[in-house]
Amino acid sequence: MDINLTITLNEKLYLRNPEESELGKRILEHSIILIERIGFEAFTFKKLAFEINTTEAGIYRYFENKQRLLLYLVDWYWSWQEYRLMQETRNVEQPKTKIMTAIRLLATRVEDDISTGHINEKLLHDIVMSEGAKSWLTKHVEADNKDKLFQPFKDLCALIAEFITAYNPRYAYPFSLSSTLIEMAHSQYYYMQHLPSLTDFGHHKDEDEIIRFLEQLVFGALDSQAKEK
Amino acid sequence: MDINLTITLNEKLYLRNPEESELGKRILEHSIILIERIGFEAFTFKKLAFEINTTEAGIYRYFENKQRLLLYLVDWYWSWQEYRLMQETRNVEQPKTKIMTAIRLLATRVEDDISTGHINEKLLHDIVMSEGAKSWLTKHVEADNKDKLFQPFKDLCALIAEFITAYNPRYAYPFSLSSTLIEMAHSQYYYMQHLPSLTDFGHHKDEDEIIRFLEQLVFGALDSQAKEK
DNA sequence: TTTAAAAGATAGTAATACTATCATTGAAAA
DNA sequence: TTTTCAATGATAGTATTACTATCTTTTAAA
Repeated sequence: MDINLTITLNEKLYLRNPEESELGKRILEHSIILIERIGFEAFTFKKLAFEINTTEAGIYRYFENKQRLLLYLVDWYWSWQEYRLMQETRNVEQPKTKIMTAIRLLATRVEDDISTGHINEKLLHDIVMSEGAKSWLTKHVEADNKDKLFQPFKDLCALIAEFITAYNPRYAYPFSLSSTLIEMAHSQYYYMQHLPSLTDFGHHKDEDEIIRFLEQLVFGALDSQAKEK
Repeated sequence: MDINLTITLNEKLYLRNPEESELGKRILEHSIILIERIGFEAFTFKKLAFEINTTEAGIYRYFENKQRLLLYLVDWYWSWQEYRLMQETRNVEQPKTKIMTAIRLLATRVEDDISTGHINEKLLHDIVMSEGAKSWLTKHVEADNKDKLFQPFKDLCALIAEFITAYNPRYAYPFSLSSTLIEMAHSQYYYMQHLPSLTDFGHHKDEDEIIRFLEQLVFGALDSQAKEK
Protein backbone atom coordinates (compact mmCIF):
# COMPACT_ATOMS: atom_id res chain seq x y z
CA MET A 1 0.00 0.00 0.00
CA ASP A 2 1.43 3.33 -1.02
CA ILE A 3 -0.39 6.12 0.73
CA ASN A 4 0.80 9.60 0.09
CA LEU A 5 -0.25 12.32 2.45
CA THR A 6 -0.32 15.82 0.99
CA ILE A 7 -1.28 18.73 3.14
CA THR A 8 -2.62 21.78 1.37
CA LEU A 9 -2.16 25.10 3.06
CA ASN A 10 -3.40 28.67 2.75
CA GLU A 11 -2.30 30.19 -0.55
CA LYS A 12 -1.21 33.41 1.07
CA LEU A 13 1.67 31.56 2.68
CA TYR A 14 3.63 31.28 -0.54
CA LEU A 15 4.16 32.90 -3.92
CA ARG A 16 4.39 29.58 -5.72
CA ASN A 17 3.10 26.34 -4.22
CA PRO A 18 6.16 24.38 -3.06
CA GLU A 19 4.25 21.09 -3.11
CA GLU A 20 3.80 21.37 -6.86
CA SER A 21 7.39 21.16 -8.03
CA GLU A 22 10.58 19.30 -7.37
CA LEU A 23 12.42 22.47 -6.41
CA GLY A 24 9.60 23.42 -4.07
CA LYS A 25 9.82 20.10 -2.27
CA ARG A 26 13.57 20.39 -1.97
CA ILE A 27 13.09 23.83 -0.44
CA LEU A 28 10.75 22.36 2.17
CA GLU A 29 12.91 19.35 2.88
CA HIS A 30 16.17 21.22 3.29
CA SER A 31 14.77 24.28 5.02
CA ILE A 32 13.68 21.94 7.81
CA ILE A 33 17.10 20.36 8.00
CA LEU A 34 18.92 23.67 7.89
CA ILE A 35 16.71 25.56 10.35
CA GLU A 36 16.99 22.69 12.79
CA ARG A 37 20.77 22.71 12.39
CA ILE A 38 21.65 26.39 12.60
CA GLY A 39 18.52 27.99 14.07
CA PHE A 40 16.07 30.39 12.49
CA GLU A 41 18.09 33.54 13.17
CA ALA A 42 21.15 32.28 11.31
CA PHE A 43 19.08 30.68 8.56
CA THR A 44 19.10 32.57 5.24
CA PHE A 45 17.79 31.86 1.76
CA LYS A 46 21.33 32.18 0.48
CA LYS A 47 22.56 29.36 2.70
CA LEU A 48 19.55 27.26 1.80
CA ALA A 49 20.15 27.90 -1.90
CA PHE A 50 23.71 26.68 -1.50
CA GLU A 51 22.51 23.47 0.21
CA ILE A 52 20.14 22.56 -2.58
CA ASN A 53 22.24 23.86 -5.45
CA THR A 54 19.93 26.57 -6.57
CA THR A 55 20.01 30.33 -6.28
CA GLU A 56 18.73 32.73 -3.67
CA ALA A 57 16.45 34.35 -6.25
CA GLY A 58 15.02 30.94 -7.01
CA ILE A 59 13.83 30.53 -3.43
CA TYR A 60 12.37 34.02 -3.37
CA ARG A 61 10.08 32.87 -6.16
CA TYR A 62 8.44 30.47 -3.69
CA PHE A 63 8.43 32.44 -0.46
CA GLU A 64 8.34 36.14 0.20
CA ASN A 65 10.80 35.81 3.05
CA LYS A 66 12.04 33.35 5.63
CA GLN A 67 9.30 34.26 8.12
CA ARG A 68 6.67 33.12 5.66
CA LEU A 69 8.54 29.90 5.03
CA LEU A 70 8.66 29.27 8.77
CA LEU A 71 4.94 29.91 9.04
CA TYR A 72 4.37 27.48 6.18
CA LEU A 73 6.30 24.80 8.05
CA VAL A 74 4.57 25.52 11.33
CA ASP A 75 1.14 25.44 9.69
CA TRP A 76 2.07 22.20 8.00
CA TYR A 77 2.96 20.76 11.41
CA TRP A 78 -0.30 21.79 13.08
CA SER A 79 -2.33 20.47 10.15
CA TRP A 80 -0.47 17.20 10.40
CA GLN A 81 -1.06 16.99 14.15
CA GLU A 82 -4.74 17.70 13.69
CA TYR A 83 -4.91 15.01 11.00
CA ARG A 84 -3.20 12.49 13.26
CA LEU A 85 -5.47 13.36 16.14
CA MET A 86 -8.60 12.93 14.03
CA GLN A 87 -7.30 9.60 12.78
CA GLU A 88 -6.53 8.31 16.23
CA THR A 89 -9.76 9.47 17.83
CA ARG A 90 -12.04 8.21 15.09
CA ASN A 91 -14.29 5.52 16.51
CA VAL A 92 -13.28 6.46 20.02
CA GLU A 93 -16.32 6.96 22.18
CA GLN A 94 -15.11 8.33 25.46
CA PRO A 95 -14.13 12.01 25.58
CA LYS A 96 -11.60 11.14 28.27
CA THR A 97 -9.80 8.79 25.91
CA LYS A 98 -9.84 11.44 23.20
CA ILE A 99 -8.22 13.97 25.48
CA MET A 100 -5.62 11.47 26.60
CA THR A 101 -4.87 10.66 22.99
CA ALA A 102 -4.39 14.35 22.27
CA ILE A 103 -1.97 14.66 25.18
CA ARG A 104 -0.03 11.61 24.07
CA LEU A 105 0.27 12.80 20.47
CA LEU A 106 1.31 16.30 21.45
CA ALA A 107 3.76 15.41 24.18
CA THR A 108 5.47 12.41 22.65
CA ARG A 109 8.58 12.91 20.63
CA VAL A 110 7.62 12.58 17.02
CA GLU A 111 9.15 9.99 14.74
CA ASP A 112 9.62 10.59 11.04
CA ASP A 113 6.49 9.67 9.14
CA ILE A 114 7.46 7.96 5.92
CA SER A 115 4.18 8.74 4.18
CA THR A 116 5.25 12.34 3.69
CA GLY A 117 8.30 12.04 1.51
CA HIS A 118 10.12 15.29 1.85
CA ILE A 119 9.00 16.36 5.33
CA ASN A 120 10.94 15.05 8.29
CA GLU A 121 8.41 15.28 11.09
CA LYS A 122 10.92 14.63 13.81
CA LEU A 123 13.03 17.63 12.85
CA LEU A 124 9.89 19.65 12.23
CA HIS A 125 8.73 18.89 15.75
CA ASP A 126 12.00 20.29 17.09
CA ILE A 127 11.59 23.39 14.95
CA VAL A 128 8.04 23.99 16.18
CA MET A 129 9.26 23.73 19.76
CA SER A 130 12.19 26.07 19.40
CA GLU A 131 11.10 28.44 16.65
CA GLY A 132 7.34 28.06 16.34
CA ALA A 133 6.41 30.90 18.66
CA LYS A 134 8.36 33.31 16.46
CA SER A 135 5.74 32.89 13.77
CA TRP A 136 3.06 34.65 15.81
CA LEU A 137 5.19 36.84 18.09
CA THR A 138 5.45 39.60 15.50
CA LYS A 139 4.09 43.06 14.92
CA HIS A 140 1.96 41.70 12.08
CA VAL A 141 0.09 38.99 14.05
CA GLU A 142 -3.22 40.64 13.53
CA ALA A 143 -2.78 41.11 9.79
CA ASP A 144 -1.60 37.51 9.47
CA ASN A 145 -4.54 36.41 11.55
CA LYS A 146 -6.94 38.22 9.23
CA ASP A 147 -5.37 36.31 6.37
CA LYS A 148 -6.15 33.09 8.30
CA LEU A 149 -2.51 32.16 8.52
CA PHE A 150 -2.94 30.65 11.98
CA GLN A 151 -5.93 28.57 11.01
CA PRO A 152 -4.27 25.15 11.46
CA PHE A 153 -3.31 25.95 15.04
CA LYS A 154 -6.78 27.30 15.74
CA ASP A 155 -8.40 24.23 14.22
CA LEU A 156 -6.36 21.92 16.38
CA CYS A 157 -7.16 24.06 19.39
CA ALA A 158 -10.86 23.97 18.56
CA LEU A 159 -10.83 20.20 18.07
CA ILE A 160 -9.34 19.59 21.49
CA ALA A 161 -11.70 22.19 22.96
CA GLU A 162 -14.55 20.07 21.60
CA PHE A 163 -13.23 17.01 23.39
CA ILE A 164 -12.97 19.06 26.54
CA THR A 165 -16.53 20.27 26.28
CA ALA A 166 -17.73 16.75 25.53
CA TYR A 167 -15.98 15.55 28.68
CA ASN A 168 -17.32 18.34 30.85
CA PRO A 169 -19.93 20.62 29.24
CA ARG A 170 -19.89 22.90 32.25
CA TYR A 171 -16.20 23.68 32.09
CA ALA A 172 -15.84 27.40 31.38
CA TYR A 173 -12.50 27.60 29.56
CA PRO A 174 -12.24 24.87 26.93
CA PHE A 175 -10.27 26.98 24.43
CA SER A 176 -7.84 28.39 26.92
CA LEU A 177 -7.29 24.95 28.41
CA SER A 178 -6.76 23.56 24.93
CA SER A 179 -4.25 26.21 23.89
CA THR A 180 -2.51 25.83 27.25
CA LEU A 181 -2.25 22.10 26.72
CA ILE A 182 -0.84 22.44 23.22
CA GLU A 183 1.63 25.10 24.21
CA MET A 184 2.77 23.36 27.37
CA ALA A 185 3.22 20.03 25.65
CA HIS A 186 5.85 21.76 23.54
CA SER A 187 7.40 24.17 25.96
CA GLN A 188 7.73 21.77 28.88
CA TYR A 189 9.56 19.47 26.50
CA TYR A 190 11.85 22.32 25.48
CA TYR A 191 12.47 23.23 29.12
CA MET A 192 13.14 19.61 30.01
CA GLN A 193 15.85 19.52 27.39
CA HIS A 194 17.42 22.93 27.84
CA LEU A 195 16.30 24.49 31.13
CA PRO A 196 15.43 21.49 33.29
CA SER A 197 15.23 23.44 36.52
CA LEU A 198 11.99 24.96 35.27
CA THR A 199 10.48 21.49 35.39
CA ASP A 200 10.30 18.42 37.60
CA PHE A 201 11.52 16.10 34.89
CA GLY A 202 15.06 16.62 36.03
CA HIS A 203 17.68 14.87 34.08
CA HIS A 204 16.20 11.50 33.36
CA LYS A 205 14.35 13.44 30.69
CA ASP A 206 11.40 11.19 30.51
CA GLU A 207 8.60 12.38 28.28
CA ASP A 208 6.13 10.09 30.05
CA GLU A 209 6.48 12.40 33.02
CA ILE A 210 5.33 15.30 30.87
CA ILE A 211 2.32 13.28 29.83
CA ARG A 212 1.45 12.54 33.45
CA PHE A 213 1.91 16.20 34.39
CA LEU A 214 -0.38 17.33 31.57
CA GLU A 215 -3.02 14.70 32.25
CA GLN A 216 -3.11 15.60 35.89
CA LEU A 217 -3.29 19.31 35.00
CA VAL A 218 -6.08 18.95 32.47
CA PHE A 219 -8.25 16.48 34.37
CA GLY A 220 -7.60 18.31 37.61
CA ALA A 221 -9.09 21.42 36.05
CA LEU A 222 -11.95 19.55 34.42
CA ASP A 223 -12.94 17.43 37.38
CA SER A 224 -12.73 20.10 40.02
CA GLN A 225 -14.93 22.38 37.97
CA ALA A 226 -17.58 19.66 37.82
CA LYS A 227 -17.56 19.45 41.59
CA GLU A 228 -17.76 23.17 42.20
CA LYS A 229 -20.71 23.94 40.00
CA MET B 1 9.47 59.37 50.96
CA ASP B 2 11.79 58.87 48.04
CA ILE B 3 12.44 55.20 47.51
CA ASN B 4 14.62 54.24 44.64
CA LEU B 5 14.57 50.69 43.45
CA THR B 6 17.69 49.54 41.65
CA ILE B 7 17.88 46.05 40.30
CA THR B 8 21.33 44.61 39.78
CA LEU B 9 21.73 41.94 37.16
CA ASN B 10 24.30 39.41 36.02
CA GLU B 11 27.43 41.14 34.76
CA LYS B 12 27.65 38.93 31.73
CA LEU B 13 24.56 40.61 30.33
CA TYR B 14 26.40 43.78 29.46
CA LEU B 15 29.80 45.21 28.57
CA ARG B 16 29.30 48.33 30.65
CA ASN B 17 26.68 48.57 33.38
CA PRO B 18 23.85 50.69 31.99
CA GLU B 19 22.59 51.53 35.48
CA GLU B 20 25.81 53.40 36.23
CA SER B 21 25.63 56.22 33.72
CA GLU B 22 23.18 58.64 32.23
CA LEU B 23 23.71 57.30 28.73
CA GLY B 24 23.17 53.77 30.02
CA LYS B 25 19.86 54.71 31.57
CA ARG B 26 18.74 56.44 28.42
CA ILE B 27 19.58 53.28 26.48
CA LEU B 28 17.37 51.25 28.80
CA GLU B 29 14.54 53.75 28.82
CA HIS B 30 14.39 54.25 25.08
CA SER B 31 15.09 50.67 24.07
CA ILE B 32 11.89 49.73 25.91
CA ILE B 33 9.94 52.44 24.15
CA LEU B 34 11.36 51.61 20.74
CA ILE B 35 11.09 47.82 20.96
CA GLU B 36 7.51 48.15 22.08
CA ARG B 37 6.80 50.49 19.19
CA ILE B 38 8.44 48.75 16.25
CA GLY B 39 9.03 45.19 17.51
CA PHE B 40 12.28 43.41 18.23
CA GLU B 41 12.94 42.32 14.64
CA ALA B 42 12.87 45.87 13.28
CA PHE B 43 14.70 47.28 16.30
CA THR B 44 18.34 48.21 15.64
CA PHE B 45 21.04 49.96 17.62
CA LYS B 46 21.25 52.53 14.86
CA LYS B 47 17.60 53.50 15.26
CA LEU B 48 17.97 53.56 19.03
CA ALA B 49 21.06 55.75 18.72
CA PHE B 50 19.11 58.20 16.61
CA GLU B 51 16.31 58.33 19.22
CA ILE B 52 18.63 59.21 22.06
CA ASN B 53 21.04 61.36 20.08
CA THR B 54 24.06 59.20 20.43
CA THR B 55 25.91 56.89 18.05
CA GLU B 56 25.52 53.23 17.20
CA ALA B 57 29.07 52.58 18.41
CA GLY B 58 28.15 54.21 21.69
CA ILE B 59 25.45 51.63 22.34
CA TYR B 60 27.75 48.77 21.37
CA ARG B 61 29.93 49.85 24.28
CA TYR B 62 27.11 48.83 26.63
CA PHE B 63 25.66 45.75 24.98
CA GLU B 64 27.24 43.19 22.70
CA ASN B 65 24.13 43.03 20.53
CA LYS B 66 20.41 43.59 20.65
CA GLN B 67 19.71 40.06 21.88
CA ARG B 68 21.73 40.72 25.01
CA LEU B 69 19.92 43.97 25.56
CA LEU B 70 16.60 42.15 25.29
CA LEU B 71 17.77 39.55 27.78
CA TYR B 72 18.81 42.35 30.12
CA LEU B 73 15.33 43.84 29.94
CA VAL B 74 13.63 40.48 30.36
CA ASP B 75 15.81 39.61 33.35
CA TRP B 76 15.07 42.99 34.83
CA TYR B 77 11.36 42.27 34.48
CA TRP B 78 11.51 38.87 36.16
CA SER B 79 13.64 40.25 38.98
CA TRP B 80 11.11 43.01 39.48
CA GLN B 81 8.21 40.55 39.48
CA GLU B 82 9.97 38.38 42.03
CA TYR B 83 10.63 41.42 44.18
CA ARG B 84 6.99 42.46 44.00
CA LEU B 85 5.83 38.98 44.82
CA MET B 86 8.09 38.75 47.85
CA GLN B 87 6.87 42.13 49.04
CA GLU B 88 3.25 41.22 48.67
CA THR B 89 3.51 37.79 50.27
CA ARG B 90 5.59 38.88 53.23
CA ASN B 91 3.58 38.33 56.40
CA VAL B 92 1.07 36.23 54.50
CA GLU B 93 0.50 32.95 56.26
CA GLN B 94 -1.65 30.87 53.97
CA PRO B 95 0.03 29.23 50.98
CA LYS B 96 -3.26 29.52 49.11
CA THR B 97 -3.21 33.30 49.45
CA LYS B 98 0.41 33.39 48.31
CA ILE B 99 -0.42 31.47 45.16
CA MET B 100 -3.39 33.69 44.46
CA THR B 101 -1.21 36.74 44.91
CA ALA B 102 1.27 35.32 42.43
CA ILE B 103 -1.50 34.74 39.91
CA ARG B 104 -2.85 38.22 40.38
CA LEU B 105 0.55 39.88 40.00
CA LEU B 106 1.44 37.86 36.91
CA ALA B 107 -1.86 38.11 35.11
CA THR B 108 -2.79 41.70 35.82
CA ARG B 109 -1.77 44.38 33.40
CA VAL B 110 1.15 46.19 34.89
CA GLU B 111 1.07 49.91 35.61
CA ASP B 112 4.19 52.03 35.44
CA ASP B 113 6.02 51.97 38.74
CA ILE B 114 7.32 55.42 39.48
CA SER B 115 10.01 54.20 41.85
CA THR B 116 12.10 53.02 38.92
CA GLY B 117 12.81 56.20 37.04
CA HIS B 118 13.87 55.13 33.61
CA ILE B 119 12.03 51.81 33.31
CA ASN B 120 8.44 51.88 32.13
CA GLU B 121 7.07 48.64 33.55
CA LYS B 122 3.89 48.79 31.56
CA LEU B 123 5.73 48.81 28.25
CA LEU B 124 8.20 46.28 29.59
CA HIS B 125 5.33 43.96 30.42
CA ASP B 126 4.17 44.16 26.80
CA ILE B 127 7.67 43.44 25.59
CA VAL B 128 8.03 40.39 27.81
CA MET B 129 4.73 39.06 26.47
CA SER B 130 5.52 39.58 22.82
CA GLU B 131 9.29 39.27 22.68
CA GLY B 132 10.36 37.56 25.90
CA ALA B 133 10.38 34.03 24.55
CA LYS B 134 12.90 35.06 21.92
CA SER B 135 15.50 35.45 24.64
CA TRP B 136 15.60 31.71 25.37
CA LEU B 137 14.46 30.28 22.04
CA THR B 138 17.96 30.39 20.57
CA LYS B 139 20.70 27.99 19.64
CA HIS B 140 22.76 29.30 22.56
CA VAL B 141 20.22 28.63 25.35
CA GLU B 142 22.45 26.16 27.06
CA ALA B 143 25.53 28.38 26.98
CA ASP B 144 23.46 31.30 28.28
CA ASN B 145 22.01 29.04 30.92
CA LYS B 146 25.49 28.06 32.09
CA ASP B 147 26.24 31.75 32.42
CA LYS B 148 23.16 31.99 34.68
CA LEU B 149 21.46 34.43 32.35
CA PHE B 150 18.02 32.97 33.06
CA GLN B 151 18.43 33.08 36.82
CA PRO B 152 15.73 35.70 37.49
CA PHE B 153 13.11 33.62 35.73
CA LYS B 154 14.26 30.50 37.52
CA ASP B 155 14.20 32.26 40.86
CA LEU B 156 10.65 33.42 40.34
CA CYS B 157 9.69 29.94 39.21
CA ALA B 158 11.31 28.43 42.30
CA LEU B 159 9.58 30.89 44.62
CA ILE B 160 6.14 30.01 43.28
CA ALA B 161 7.09 26.33 43.34
CA GLU B 162 7.75 26.78 47.06
CA PHE B 163 4.27 28.19 47.59
CA ILE B 164 2.87 25.25 45.67
CA THR B 165 4.74 22.74 47.77
CA ALA B 166 3.68 24.53 50.94
CA TYR B 167 0.07 24.30 49.81
CA ASN B 168 0.28 20.65 48.85
CA PRO B 169 3.52 18.86 49.77
CA ARG B 170 2.44 15.76 47.90
CA TYR B 171 1.97 17.48 44.56
CA ALA B 172 4.50 15.96 42.17
CA TYR B 173 5.16 18.82 39.72
CA PRO B 174 5.62 22.11 41.55
CA PHE B 175 8.22 23.50 39.13
CA SER B 176 6.38 22.55 35.99
CA LEU B 177 3.15 23.93 37.38
CA SER B 178 4.95 27.12 38.34
CA SER B 179 6.56 27.63 34.93
CA THR B 180 3.24 26.80 33.29
CA LEU B 181 1.51 29.40 35.40
CA ILE B 182 4.07 32.10 34.63
CA GLU B 183 4.10 31.35 30.93
CA MET B 184 0.34 31.08 30.60
CA ALA B 185 -0.29 34.28 32.51
CA HIS B 186 1.61 36.01 29.75
CA SER B 187 0.65 34.04 26.69
CA GLN B 188 -3.10 33.85 27.44
CA TYR B 189 -2.98 37.60 27.75
CA TYR B 190 -1.22 37.88 24.40
CA TYR B 191 -3.75 35.51 22.80
CA MET B 192 -6.65 37.42 24.31
CA GLN B 193 -5.38 40.56 22.64
CA HIS B 194 -4.26 39.20 19.29
CA LEU B 195 -5.67 35.72 18.73
CA PRO B 196 -8.80 35.65 20.89
CA SER B 197 -10.19 32.48 19.36
CA LEU B 198 -7.47 30.56 21.19
CA THR B 199 -9.08 31.63 24.44
CA ASP B 200 -12.47 31.95 26.09
CA PHE B 201 -11.98 35.60 26.95
CA GLY B 202 -13.49 36.58 23.65
CA HIS B 203 -13.71 40.20 22.96
CA HIS B 204 -14.62 41.73 26.27
CA LYS B 205 -10.92 41.24 26.96
CA ASP B 206 -11.25 41.00 30.66
CA GLU B 207 -8.08 40.08 32.50
CA ASP B 208 -10.06 38.94 35.53
CA GLU B 209 -11.21 36.04 33.40
CA ILE B 210 -7.59 35.02 32.89
CA ILE B 211 -7.08 35.13 36.64
CA ARG B 212 -10.09 32.88 37.20
CA PHE B 213 -8.91 30.48 34.51
CA LEU B 214 -5.46 30.25 36.06
CA GLU B 215 -6.74 29.88 39.60
CA GLN B 216 -9.06 27.12 38.56
CA LEU B 217 -6.25 25.44 36.62
CA VAL B 218 -3.71 25.60 39.42
CA PHE B 219 -5.99 24.66 42.30
CA GLY B 220 -7.69 22.03 40.20
CA ALA B 221 -4.32 20.36 39.73
CA LEU B 222 -3.29 20.82 43.34
CA ASP B 223 -6.51 19.69 44.95
CA SER B 224 -7.13 16.67 42.77
CA GLN B 225 -3.64 15.38 43.44
CA ALA B 226 -4.28 15.55 47.16
CA LYS B 227 -7.30 13.37 46.70
CA GLU B 228 -5.67 10.78 44.54
CA LYS B 229 -2.68 10.01 46.72
C1' DT C 1 6.95 23.18 -33.62
C1' DT C 2 5.76 27.00 -30.86
C1' DT C 3 5.41 28.96 -26.71
C1' DA C 4 5.14 29.90 -22.17
C1' DA C 5 6.27 28.86 -17.51
C1' DA C 6 9.96 27.52 -14.42
C1' DA C 7 14.57 27.63 -13.28
C1' DG C 8 19.39 29.32 -13.66
C1' DA C 9 22.81 32.99 -13.78
C1' DT C 10 24.28 37.28 -12.61
C1' DA C 11 24.17 41.86 -10.82
C1' DG C 12 22.96 45.33 -7.92
C1' DT C 13 21.04 48.00 -3.72
C1' DA C 14 19.78 49.39 0.90
C1' DA C 15 19.94 48.03 5.46
C1' DT C 16 21.95 45.42 9.24
C1' DA C 17 25.38 44.11 12.40
C1' DC C 18 29.06 44.93 13.63
C1' DT C 19 34.64 46.78 14.44
C1' DA C 20 38.19 50.27 14.45
C1' DT C 21 40.23 54.63 15.12
C1' DC C 22 40.84 59.13 16.59
C1' DA C 23 39.21 63.38 18.73
C1' DT C 24 36.73 65.69 22.62
C1' DT C 25 34.93 66.26 27.14
C1' DG C 26 34.56 66.31 32.01
C1' DA C 27 35.43 64.90 36.49
C1' DA C 28 38.54 62.97 39.79
C1' DA C 29 43.47 62.36 41.32
C1' DA C 30 47.95 64.30 41.82
C1' DT D 1 45.85 73.85 39.11
C1' DT D 2 47.22 70.62 36.19
C1' DT D 3 47.18 65.99 34.73
C1' DT D 4 44.96 62.07 33.34
C1' DC D 5 41.99 58.87 32.06
C1' DA D 6 37.54 57.02 31.33
C1' DA D 7 33.36 57.96 28.82
C1' DT D 8 31.51 59.75 24.88
C1' DG D 9 31.29 61.53 20.12
C1' DA D 10 32.40 61.42 15.30
C1' DT D 11 33.50 59.07 11.38
C1' DA D 12 34.69 55.32 8.48
C1' DG D 13 34.72 50.85 6.92
C1' DT D 14 33.41 45.70 6.23
C1' DA D 15 30.82 41.47 5.71
C1' DT D 16 26.41 39.79 5.60
C1' DT D 17 21.49 40.02 5.01
C1' DA D 18 17.41 40.76 2.58
C1' DC D 19 15.90 41.59 -0.96
C1' DT D 20 14.77 43.15 -6.58
C1' DA D 21 15.73 43.09 -11.46
C1' DT D 22 16.97 41.25 -15.76
C1' DC D 23 18.33 38.19 -19.06
C1' DT D 24 19.14 33.39 -20.62
C1' DT D 25 18.29 28.54 -20.76
C1' DT D 26 15.60 24.51 -19.98
C1' DT D 27 11.32 21.84 -19.93
C1' DA D 28 7.00 20.39 -20.81
C1' DA D 29 2.49 21.20 -22.64
C1' DA D 30 -0.40 23.08 -26.68
